[in-house]
Amino acid sequence: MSTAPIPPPEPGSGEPARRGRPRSEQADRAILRAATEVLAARGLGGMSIEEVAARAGVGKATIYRRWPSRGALALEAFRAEFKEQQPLPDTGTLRGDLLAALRSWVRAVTGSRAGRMLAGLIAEAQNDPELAVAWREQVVERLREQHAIMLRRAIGRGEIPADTDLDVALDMLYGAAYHRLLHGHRPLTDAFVRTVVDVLVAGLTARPAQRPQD
Amino acid sequence: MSTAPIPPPEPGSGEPARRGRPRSEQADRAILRAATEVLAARGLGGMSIEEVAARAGVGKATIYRRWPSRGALALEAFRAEFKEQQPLPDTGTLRGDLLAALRSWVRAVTGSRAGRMLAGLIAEAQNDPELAVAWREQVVERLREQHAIMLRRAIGRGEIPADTDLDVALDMLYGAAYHRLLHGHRPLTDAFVRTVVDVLVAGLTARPAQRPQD
Amino acid sequence: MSTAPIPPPEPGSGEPARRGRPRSEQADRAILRAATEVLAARGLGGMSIEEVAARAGVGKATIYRRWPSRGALALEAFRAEFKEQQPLPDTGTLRGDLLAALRSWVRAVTGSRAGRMLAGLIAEAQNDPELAVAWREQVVERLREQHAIMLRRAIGRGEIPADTDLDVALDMLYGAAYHRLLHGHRPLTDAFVRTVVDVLVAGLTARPAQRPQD
Amino acid sequence: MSTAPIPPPEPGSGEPARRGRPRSEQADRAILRAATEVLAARGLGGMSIEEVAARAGVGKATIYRRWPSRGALALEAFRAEFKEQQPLPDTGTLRGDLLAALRSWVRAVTGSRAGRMLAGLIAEAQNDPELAVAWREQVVERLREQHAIMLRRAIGRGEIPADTDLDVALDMLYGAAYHRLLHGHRPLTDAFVRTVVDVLVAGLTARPAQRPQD
DNA sequence: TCGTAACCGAGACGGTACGTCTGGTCTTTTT
DNA sequence: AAAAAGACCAGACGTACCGTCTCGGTTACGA
Repeated sequence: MSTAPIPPPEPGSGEPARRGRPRSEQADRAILRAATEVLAARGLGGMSIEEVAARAGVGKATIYRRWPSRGALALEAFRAEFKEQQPLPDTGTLRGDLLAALRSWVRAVTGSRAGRMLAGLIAEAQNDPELAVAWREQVVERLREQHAIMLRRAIGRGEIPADTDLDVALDMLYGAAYHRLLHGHRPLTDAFVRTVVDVLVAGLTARPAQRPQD
Repeated sequence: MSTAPIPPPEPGSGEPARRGRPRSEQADRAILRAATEVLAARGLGGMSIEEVAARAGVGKATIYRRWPSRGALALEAFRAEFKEQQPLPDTGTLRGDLLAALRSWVRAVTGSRAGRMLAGLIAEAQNDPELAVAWREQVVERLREQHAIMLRRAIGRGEIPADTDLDVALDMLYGAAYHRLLHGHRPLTDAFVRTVVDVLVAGLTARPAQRPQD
Repeated sequence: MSTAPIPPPEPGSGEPARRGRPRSEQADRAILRAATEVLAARGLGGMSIEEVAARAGVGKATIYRRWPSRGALALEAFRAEFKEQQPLPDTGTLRGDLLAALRSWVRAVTGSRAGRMLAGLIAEAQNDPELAVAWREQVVERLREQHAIMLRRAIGRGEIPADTDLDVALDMLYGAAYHRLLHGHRPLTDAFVRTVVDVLVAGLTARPAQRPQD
Repeated sequence: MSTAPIPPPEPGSGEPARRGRPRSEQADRAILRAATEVLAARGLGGMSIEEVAARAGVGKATIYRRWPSRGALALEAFRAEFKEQQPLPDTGTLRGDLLAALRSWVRAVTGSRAGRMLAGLIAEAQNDPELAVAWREQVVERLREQHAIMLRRAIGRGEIPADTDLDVALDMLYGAAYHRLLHGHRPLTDAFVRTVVDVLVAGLTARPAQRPQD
C-alpha cells in the first residue's frame, strides 16, 4: 500500500516476541550502501533492483521484503544521505536565517550525491503516486515545518506581518532553487541565493498598501 | 545525437529532389495523436513506444525514424498541446502582466493534459540528458525570453530598478508554481497566484536600502 | 547421501540414551498426511516442500531434518499408501497367481492416489540418482522378490521350465502394465490383464524347441 | 494450447505472403543444438530455458515464441535425434523382425544421448498433460503403427492367429524394455532382447487351448 | 534443579529460474 | 525509399521455491 519501508511483522502489543529469524541489519546496511552508490553513479532512472541486489550481495527478495518499489528504496537512501545536512539556523534576523538555510540546501544539493538523488526522486514521484505521497510527507512537509519556524520567529520579532502567507513564502524561496536544480537553465550560485533571499525579504517586509482585488 | 525531431534526409544542396517514398504526414499525425492520448491517460512514465505504435497503427521503426526517444516524441506532443496557450500579456502594469501570465500558465497546467505531460517531461529529462537540453532550449528558454519582455517593459516604465536580476525574478515567479505542480503539497489556486505576484512585485519594487554583504 | 528417511542421531552403542528433545511423532504424521494430500491433488511435480510444511503446520527444517529431498518424502508417503495392497496370491496355478497379482497392482494404481504417486516417483527418479537407488531397492526389488516366489512355485509344480528367466518374465508382466500407466496410450483394463497373463504363461510354458542363436 | 512447436502466424490460404520479418532458421538451429547439448549433459530436469538461450546466443522470448514449454522443446530435439534410427525391419519371420526392431531400439537408447532424453521426456510428461498428449501422438503412436506392421505381416504369413491382440503384444515387447530403461534394475543386454522376443513369439504362437474366463 | 542438547514453528537468508515485457534494431513484403 | 509487420538480442521485472540459517521457546536427559 504505502511506500514506507515494510516493517517486520508482528508490530504487536505489549511484548509480542517477534517470531522467526529477525531481519538482518547487515543486509539493510549493504542494500542502502549499494543503492546509494548506484544512485550516485547512474541516477534513479539507471538503478535496477537487480543491480543493487548483486552489488549488495543480497537476494532480490531480501530487498522486496523491505521496500515495495525502487522509489521507496531510493527515498530511504536519500534521507540517510540528506538528513542531518539541514540544520535549522537561528541568526537573529530573517535574512540571516533564510540565507543560511538556502545556502545549506544548495551546498547539499550541488555537492556529490544528494542533488542527483533528489532530482531522480522527484522524477520518479511523477509516475509513482505512492512514492509521491511518501515524498511529500517524509521530506517536503518535514522540511517545510522546520523552515516555517524561521518565518514565525520573524513574525514574533515584528520583521514581517503576522498574516504573511508562509506557504507562499517557502514556495518562492525553495521553488526558485528547485527550479534551477531541475531545469538546469542557470547555476545555483551564491549570488542567486543572496538575490532570492533579498527579494523575498523585501517582498515580505513591504507593507502591502492596497492590493487591488482583480 | 540531439532530441529534435529527425528531419527527412537530403536537406540538400541546390537540387533537393528527395528520392523514394516521402514520409507519410498521416503517420506523423496518427503518432502524435496516439502519443497525446497515452500521455493524458497514463503519463510519460506509462507510455511505451510499443503502445503508441500499436495505437497509431504504425510500425515502431516509423516512430524511431522520426524521434530518437520516447522523451523527444513526448516533447513534440507537449509543444503542440501547450504552445498557443501562453500569450504575452500587456496590461500596462507589471503586476497586471505577471498576474495574467502566471494565471494562464496555471490554467494550462491544471486544466486537461498539459500539466501531466509537463511533469512527465521534467521527470524524463532528469534521466535523459539529450531531452534535458531540448527541454531547456525549446521550452524553458523560449518562455523565459517571452516573460523577460514583461520585466523589461516594467524597467522601461520605471516600475522596477534597471539592475533587477530578471533571471532570479522569473525563477521565483515560475519556480514557486512548478514547485506546487511537481510536489503537489499545496494546490495551484488563484490566491496563490495573487500572493506570489504581490510578494514578487513588492520585493522587486522596494529600494534595496543597504544589503550587507555576508 | 542416501534417500532413506534420516534417523534420529546417536545410533549408539550399548548405551543409546539419546539426549535432547526427541523428534515429534505428531510432526511425522502431519507431514506425511500433508504430503499425501498434495501428491494426490497435484502430483509430485506440483508438490513443494514449502506447501507441505505450511499445510502440516510445521517448519521447513522439520521436514529436511527427516527427509533429504522431496522425492524421499514422496517415496515414504507412497510406501505407506501402497504397501499392504499387494498381497502374495497362492491360487495353485501360475495363471491364477499372475492374474491375481497383476489385478491387485492395476486396482491399486488406477484407484485414487497410488497411481499418480507412482508415476510421479518414477519421473522424479529420472532426475535424482539417490531417489532412483532408493526406489529400486525399496520398491522395485522388494516387489520382484515377492513375485518371483510365484514363478518359483510354478517351477516346483512343473508348470514352467526350471531354467526360465524370471527377470524377463517379470519385466514382461509388469513392464507392459507400467507402459500403459506411464504413456497412457491405452487403458489398464481387465481384458488387458488377462491377455498379458495368457500370452506370458503360454510363452513360458511352450517348449523352446531349438532357438537359433542369431 | 498444444505442445506442438508454435507455427509462424498466417498459415493462410492460397498465397498469403506472410508479413513481417520471418522467423530466423538460424535461431531455430542454434536453439535445437543448444538444447540437445544441455539435454545430453544434464538431462531434461537439469535443462533451463535460461541456459539454452544463453548457450544459443538467443533471447528467451525467441524460444518462447517457438515452443510453449521446456518439454515441447525437448520433444523436438529428441525427435530430431531419434527418428531415422528406427527402421522397419523385414526379415521374413516374426522372430527376426522383432529381434531387429528391439535391438535397434536398445542400441539407440543405450548409445549416446537418446536414452537420457527419452527418460527425461517420459518423466516430464507425467507432470505436463500437454506434453503427454504430444508424446503419445507424435512418438508412441507413430512407433506403434510402424511396429504393428510387423505383426500384421506375421498374421498374413500364418505365424500367429488373426485375432492376436497387437496392442498387448507391443506393450509386452516394448514395455519390458522401457521397464529396464526407467527403473534401471537390470541392464538392457542382448540376452534380454532375445529372451523377450522368444517368450513373446512363443506366447503368441501357442494355440490358446481353452482359456477359462475368470 | 539445573544445564545442556536437540528439537520445535516461524521466517529471513542468498540464490536460481520462471515467463513477461519493453527497448531499440533488423528484415521481410508492399506501396 | 519509406511503409506496416513482426522477429531479433538483451535484460529487468516481480514471484516462487530452493535448502540453510537464525531466532525465541520447549522438552527431554544427565549431572
